[in-house]
Formats: sequence, C-alpha cells, structure tokens
Amino acid sequence: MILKAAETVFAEAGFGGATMQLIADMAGLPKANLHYYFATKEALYRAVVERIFRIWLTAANVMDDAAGPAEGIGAYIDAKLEISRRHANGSKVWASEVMHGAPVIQDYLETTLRDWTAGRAAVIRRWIAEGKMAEVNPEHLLYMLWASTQHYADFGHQIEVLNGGPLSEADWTAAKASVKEIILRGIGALPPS
Amino acid sequence: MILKAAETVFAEAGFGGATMQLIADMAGLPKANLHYYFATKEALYRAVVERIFRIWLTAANVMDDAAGPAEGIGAYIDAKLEISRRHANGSKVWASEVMHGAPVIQDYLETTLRDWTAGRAAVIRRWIAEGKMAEVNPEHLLYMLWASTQHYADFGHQIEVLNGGPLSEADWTAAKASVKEIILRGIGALPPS
DNA sequence: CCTCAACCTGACCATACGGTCAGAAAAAGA
DNA sequence: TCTTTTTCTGACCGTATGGTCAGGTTGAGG
Repeated sequence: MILKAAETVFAEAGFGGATMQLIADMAGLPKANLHYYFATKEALYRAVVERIFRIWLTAANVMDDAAGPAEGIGAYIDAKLEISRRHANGSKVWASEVMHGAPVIQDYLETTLRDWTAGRAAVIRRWIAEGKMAEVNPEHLLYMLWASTQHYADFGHQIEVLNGGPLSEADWTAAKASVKEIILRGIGALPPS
Repeated sequence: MILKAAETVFAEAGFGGATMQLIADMAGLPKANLHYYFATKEALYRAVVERIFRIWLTAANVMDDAAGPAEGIGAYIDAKLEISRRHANGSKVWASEVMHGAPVIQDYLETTLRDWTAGRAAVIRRWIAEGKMAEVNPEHLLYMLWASTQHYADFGHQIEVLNGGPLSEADWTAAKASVKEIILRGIGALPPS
C-alpha cells in the first residue's frame, strides 16, 4: 500500500524531509514505479492528506444524531481519541499540513471544514438554547475538542516519554474518561460531582 | 537576528523544507556567514528549539505560587495562550520537533520536562487532597492544558480561516475566557453556573 | 500464438542543497 | 601605525533528490 507507506514517511519526516526513495523502499517497490502512480511528490502528498481528511470528517458524524451534549460530545471525544490512536500518522500529517499554512488543502479548509464547523456550532447553540448545557462559545469549544483529542496523536511521542512507555489499554481508557469528564462537566452537561 | 529568522523559516517550512539560503536571505546576510555562527543546519535548529523550550519553561512558573487551582491553572492558561499569541512560530517549531519524534531534544523531554511535569502533577494532587478541586488525573489534565493552549498557535492558520481572519483582541480575550471557564469548571475549581 | 495496453524498472539527468575555503574587511590591541 | 584576531563573503564542491525515459515484463482478449 503506497499511501500507507507515504503516510508513515511524511509523518515521521515531514514533507520536506521525506524522500521518494524512502517511501518507495517502505512500500517495497522501485522509485520509478512510484512516479507511475503519482506523477510528483506533491501529488502523492495530496492524496495522503485527502485520505486523512475523509476519515476525519466521517468519524465526525457521531455527533449528529445525539439527544444532547453529554451523549453527542462524549461520543465525539471517544471517536476522535480512537482516531488519534489508530491513525496517529495521519493526524500528524494533517497537523503538519495545517501548521505550514495548509499549502495543499487550503480549499478544503475554506469549504468543507468551514461548513462542517458552522453546522456543529449551530447544534451546540441549539443545545444551549434548550438549556442542556452552559453558555459557552461554540467555536472555542470545538477548537478545544480538536486540540485535546488530536494532542494524543500529534504529541504522542512526548506523552509516551512522560508516561514511561506506550499508553496501555488502561491509559487510553483513562485518557478518554479524563477528557470527557473535564469537558462535559466544564460545559455543564454533567451533574457537578 | 539570526535565530528569529531561522525560527520563522523552520516554522513555515519544517526542518526538511527549510534551507540555509532562505534563512540567510531572511536574516539579510550571506549564507556563508550563517555557517560562521552555526556550523551546521542542525546546530542552528537546535539553538532555535532550545530557545523556545526556555521561554516555555519560564512562563510555566506562574503556576507555582498560587493558592489554589482556580488561580494557578487560570494564570497558567493565560500565560500559555499569551505565548501562543506572541511566539506562534516558536510553538510550531516545538510541535514539529516533537511530532517527528524529538530527534534533537529527546534528552530535554526525559530530564527537564519529565521533572517539571512530575512537580506540577504533585501540586495538582495536593490540591485534590485539600479538596480544592475534583479528582481528575493530573497528567491528563496537564496534557489538556498544553493541547488547548498550544492549539491556538500550531493550528492558528486553521482557526484564522474558520474565524474569517486573524483573531482580534476580543477574540483572544474570548479564547482565554472560554478555555479557562471550561477547564476550571471541568475540574471543579469553579462554582457550577 | 499474437497483439496491445497496462504495468513496471534500471539507468540516467539537472538541479538545489549543505557545507567548505581562501582570503578580504573590520575591529581590537600594542 | 603595525599586528593580530575576529568577522565576513564570493566562489566553489560533492552529494542527494525529484523527476525522466527507453525499454522490458505481464496478462487479458481474440
């Protein structure tokens, strides 16, 4: 799987640090063959980023058919942390792309992501109006959800060092519980303990 | 200022994408002169990263002499968001470094950062024991603090696109208020609204 | 068995990059 | 002023990289 190999190399070395030779080696085929499927390094990179963005958006729909914030946002946190765990490399490539000014997926940000964000912000506003949660700024809440979940992928190395090794099953469970507990209580969607 | 120029270029292009020529141009001196002050690209990069780490640690001390979590963690959030605003490039370079496995500052993670983290986790545990906040996992709380504050620097581009332009003074104030409100209420350090 | 298109590959090329170096300016001492 | 040390610079070099290309291999259709 070329895309898988490319994702790994791009995540580990960044776009500039990645070489077609490295990707080819990891995918187990000669470099020239890569150029048969992807004309340029940028084309391959774009394919990787778009693949991640799709996963990202798909998983985001768990928030849709939820009765209230505790259920909807809770499920969203679980889903995003699961992505951080299963697709850590993808998350890193995405983070890298955005950090460098989104040279490749600027249009996605301005269309798909902007629409998605506006939609979910509206849902949150509705929940607030229905008295199901505190009056928090929906956009900043969304940023916080993204930040605290993706952090486990993007800064996974740092977390592993501080944790003294890779996160165990129990560690991941604790992470999910902690993030959900703090945020849900923080937005007044949980009874205060 | 060479370090300033290097920080900008490394932040915008990543280590692999940055070139000594670009940094030299931005600093306004010939490339060969860069190599007079910094023998290799890696040496320059290391200097940039270490500079950021110092800022990062220094600002972290606001949490020290605080009576309780509302005050201490609140001040820490303010300080870290201020860093995200004033040193966005530095934050990006740090994020990039960690994301790629911390090839240069691995030792810092294992010594200074690990010690700092353990110390602050102890403070949080004390606050919990004193009944000043809810029983949350201190480590995961710290990760959440880092994530939700640094996000405004590392993903600043994405936020600006969604915001329809750079964050205004009021936007930054709202960001600080939102993050503090949700987290402080989330850890039971604020009266529930 | 032949044809043709899709798939694959070793060898090659132009370029851009990190780094070097001999020596010029400039500054600091005497 | 002369000497020495530090700072600076244009020109240059070896290498690694993205990309090309002519030709080989494979396999489905007839």
